[in-house]
Amino acid sequence: MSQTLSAMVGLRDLILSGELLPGERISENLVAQRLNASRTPVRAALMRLASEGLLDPIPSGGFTVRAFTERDVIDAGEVRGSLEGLAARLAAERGVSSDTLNRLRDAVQGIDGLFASEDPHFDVKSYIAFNRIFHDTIHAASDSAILRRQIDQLMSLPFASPSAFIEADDSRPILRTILIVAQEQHRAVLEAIEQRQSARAEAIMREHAQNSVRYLLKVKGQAQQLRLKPNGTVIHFRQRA
Amino acid sequence: MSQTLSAMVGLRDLILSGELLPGERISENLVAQRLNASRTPVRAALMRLASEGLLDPIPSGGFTVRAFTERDVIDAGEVRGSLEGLAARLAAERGVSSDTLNRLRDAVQGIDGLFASEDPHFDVKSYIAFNRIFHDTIHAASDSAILRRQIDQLMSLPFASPSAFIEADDSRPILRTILIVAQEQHRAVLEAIEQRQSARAEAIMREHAQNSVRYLLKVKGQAQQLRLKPNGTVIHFRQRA
DNA sequence: ATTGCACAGTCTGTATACAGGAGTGGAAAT
DNA sequence: ATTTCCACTCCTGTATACAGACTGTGCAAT
Repeated sequence: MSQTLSAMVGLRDLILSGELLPGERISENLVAQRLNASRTPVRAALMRLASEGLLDPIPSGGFTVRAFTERDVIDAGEVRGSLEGLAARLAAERGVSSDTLNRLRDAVQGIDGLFASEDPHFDVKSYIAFNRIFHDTIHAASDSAILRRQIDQLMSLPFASPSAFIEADDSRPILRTILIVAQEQHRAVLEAIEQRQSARAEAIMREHAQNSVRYLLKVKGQAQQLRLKPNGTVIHFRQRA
Repeated sequence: MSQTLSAMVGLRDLILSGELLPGERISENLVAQRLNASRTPVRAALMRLASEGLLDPIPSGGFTVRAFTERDVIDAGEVRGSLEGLAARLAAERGVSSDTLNRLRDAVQGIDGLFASEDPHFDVKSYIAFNRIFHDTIHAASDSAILRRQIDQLMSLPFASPSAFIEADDSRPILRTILIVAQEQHRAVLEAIEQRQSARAEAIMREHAQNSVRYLLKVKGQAQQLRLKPNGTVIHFRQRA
């Protein structure tokens, strides 16, 4: 792998694991030592993470880790709803290939399979995989490079992905209910796209995106930090300004 | 100014003026010579322009100038409609300061002033300025850092800004009609925000964004290139895939 | 004529050296 | 004690050297 790429994942880990705290200036030298790289690829990684929105540039030079507020999580949900809603609408308006329809049906059926038994310990990993396929397929089905870029940009934020809320907390009984509702929305979006009901596709997709945020915030509760992944990935929140 | 900044504007000029053609690989050395800089700041500029979407990374290394299709222009209009619509809705839902309202009213009144006389040779430059203030103020009024980032990202594309279509062709008689309609939409959006009619604000703003695209495409006609600025700025289109 | 291969030129990615500037801490003066 | 000024250190931005990879050309073989 290129030094720049590995510096990117290394830096992201340092940030998401909380070893680099929000607000403090990031020293290129320290990071370079820490990751066994020279400053050049580290600089490249810093610039890319800044363009992703994970870092804030300091006017006088350098970067700090960006702090996110609860408001940012809500807003990301709104934006995701708008963009994914647009993707679903465009897919419905422009029409999709039978290949695309099949991929969507497979994803929906895959999730149905997970919920076939009443067992509350369903396969969360598989749900995330199927869910990802469903959403990615719709993004692609919009057939819009511009839109896909915007969505990718947004999803690079650790709390903006369609599955972020699942990774945050997988206490099964509640989660199962939530996901069954979500799955019903998947089915409705698929049907709307099949029948070229673009407004319906957009509206449901928008609602679908915001549901996850609502759950994510419920999970978050009063905590100052949001633990996003089993391995300890953490997002630090600051109080609202 | 920093070398990186001036390399960015220099590179953007080289691209938009058509001296670097879409598809061809950009040589860091040539650009560095051309701009009297070393490769390091040129590389930084290349990376930033790539993150803006103006350049395409080549898998084997380096970048090419990105070619845009007519479809991209349409899609940018859809995305802009969604994002600015969301901004208007959030502004209406969350409420705006009287300071913000005043800025919006000033912008609208400013444009009214331009159309006060029947003279078809109204002040296009001023219109663009007022229009920009109006839109920027609404983006800020959404009070959402996440959304503003997304909008800024989109607007960095040369054909996605609210005034792109004006700069493309300012044949006055038609333009005047178009802009009077646009101004009526400004007024309606302002009123909707004042009265916290969020759905109305969103819908009108969305339509407003797409109107400009429609006009831009009409101007474009059959041409292979789209001249975006009086100084010769050009966007190259390729045939749809 | 076409295809495959080898070689050379060029380019990118990386490392490192250097200079200017920003931030910090301490000391001195009020 | 507080504030201001100065000096020092660290850091970023930039230039440049170097190595490996890739591309394109030309020649040879089929």
